[in-house]
Order: sequence, then structure tokens, then C-alpha cells
Amino acid sequence: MDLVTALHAQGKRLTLQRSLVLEAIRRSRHHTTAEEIARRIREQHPQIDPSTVYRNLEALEELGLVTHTHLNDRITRWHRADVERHGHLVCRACGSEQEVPMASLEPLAARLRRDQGFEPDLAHSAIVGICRTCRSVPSGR
Amino acid sequence: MDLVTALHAQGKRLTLQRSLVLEAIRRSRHHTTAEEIARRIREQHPQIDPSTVYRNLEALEELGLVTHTHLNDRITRWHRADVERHGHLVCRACGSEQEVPMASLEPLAARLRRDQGFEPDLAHSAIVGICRTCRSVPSGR
DNA sequence: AGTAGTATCGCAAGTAGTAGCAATAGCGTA
DNA sequence: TACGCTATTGCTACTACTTGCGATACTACT
Repeated sequence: MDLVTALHAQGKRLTLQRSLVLEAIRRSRHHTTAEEIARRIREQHPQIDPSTVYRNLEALEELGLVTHTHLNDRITRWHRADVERHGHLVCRACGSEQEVPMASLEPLAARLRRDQGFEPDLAHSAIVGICRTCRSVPSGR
Repeated sequence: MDLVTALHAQGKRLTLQRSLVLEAIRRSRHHTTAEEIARRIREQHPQIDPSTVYRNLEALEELGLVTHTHLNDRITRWHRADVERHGHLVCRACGSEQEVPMASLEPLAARLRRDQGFEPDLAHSAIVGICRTCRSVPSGR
């Protein structure tokens, strides 16, 4: 099923703006910000408003083509949905990030599914805490 | 150790604004918003700026007296640090929230500690996903 | 009690994103 | 190809904070 068909299946339309946002997400390797996508698109098409970018990210997310993740309390990171999912650990002391395979998080997912009937998306928000190095140093890093 | 001593130990000072914020947090039962605290304080002290409330929440958090949690992508919830910690499950389809005891999350915490040397705070961000009822109904709720 | 040093304050401007609205433009149908 | 319906757009305003700055006021010290 191609893009147009997928869009139409949800009563959505194909617009220049929409395909530019999708293209930008696909070009950028990993965890981009909406601001960055908007900036890149506006280099070639200055008339396209940032709010349109935000709305299209949301629309493409409803289509299952892109996803967003929260790595910190501030900004939202966007990426294509077809990359391998993984969790994130971010240190609240030094800000370092590390990835953790979904398999490590799966036992918790299984437990929540069994005990609460809840299907969790453990890749959606980063897990905050204190990383190995900051734990060993007495006062942060 | 009382409040003033705790403050001074970190080179912080006791101000009217600061104690009003702490008092407001202590009075409010559960998961308040900064806006709500600011609103309540400004009823009696209209000259106190919301930004002061935000800064004091942060200062009191550094002191270990209050904490914040993210229940959704939008607003931050604040509460006193001495209540029993627990995780949150929030459904992205219907928005319902449920609490989950820390004990259920502890196995994952232990695993991250062991495998990555990372001490996670699994109460900091809610776990998003799909709740039991929304899973059983085909198209959301 | 008086004073110096600096944490904290109120205010105004900035950031990341959301929402309302009239104008525009995809898309199915004629 | 033209037409109507309505999704989408650009614009502006708003939300929830955050940040910079000069003025104020806690504290420690004399």
C-alpha cells in the first residue's frame, strides 16, 4: 500500500507540505526535533509554517509512519516508525543517553499485560535515573 | 534538620515565596500542577509571579522536599516527596490513568541496575500504552 | 544595629508546541 | 474539465514553562 492509498484510507490527503515532512523525517537518521525539520523545510519553502510541520508529524504518526519519543522533559524527538524500537536511559545528573534493547524491557511489559491488562509502549518515554559513572562519583559529575 | 538548616546547607535562603510554595504543595493532596499552585498563592499574594513559583518548585526539588511526574506529554505534576512512590499507567486512547505499585516495576529496575549500572526512577514518567478496555474495543473507546 | 555579598524576586521576552479561523486546495463525482 | 465538499494551510493567539536582567532582600560578618 503506497502513501496516497494509506492516506486516503483515513480520509487524509496528500499535500506538498505533508510529503516534505515525511521526506525530511526519512532523510534524517535518528531522533530529530520538529524545529529542525521545520528549519530544513523552510530553507527551500519559507512559506511553510512551523505549525503545519507539527500538524503533519501528528498526521503521519496516526498513519503509523513516524513516532515520537521523549528523551527529556523539554523537547520531543521524531523518527520514522520502521526503525528498530529500543528504550532509552537518560541520566538526570550528566544528561548522557544510552539505548537499551526492547528485550530488556519485555519482562516488565509482559507483567503489566498480565497483571493490569495494559499494553505498554516502553519506548515512548525515556527512563530517567542516574548512570553508572554519576553513581560512582559522590556529587554528580 | 529543619527547613532553614536544609536550605542553608545548599546555600539557599528562606523567603516568603518559597515557604508559600512548600505549604501549598503540602496542603494539596496529590499531583498538583504549577499553575494551580500559582493560582492559589496569588489569591492571597497577587504580587507573586508564576515564574517564582516554577523556580521555587525546582529549588524545593533540589532539596528533596518535592518531586514532579509526567502523566502526559503536556503538563507536569508536582507533589511532596514523602508520599509513597508509585508508577503510573496512562492510556493513549482514552486517557485513563492507573497506579501501579513500585514492587511491580522493581524487577526491571533491578535488571537495569545489574545490566547497565543504571539506577532508574521508574515513577518519574508515566508508562503510556493501551488499557484493558481500549484493547478489547476495536477502535479506541 | 549596620553593611557587604549574593540568592531570589518581579517583570518582560523567549521557547516549544497547540488551537481557532478564514482562505486555499486535494479529491470524488459529474 | 468543472464543481462541491471538506481536509489542510498560514496566520495569529494562547499555553506551559524558561531565561535574562536590574532591583530587592536574606544572611553572615563586623
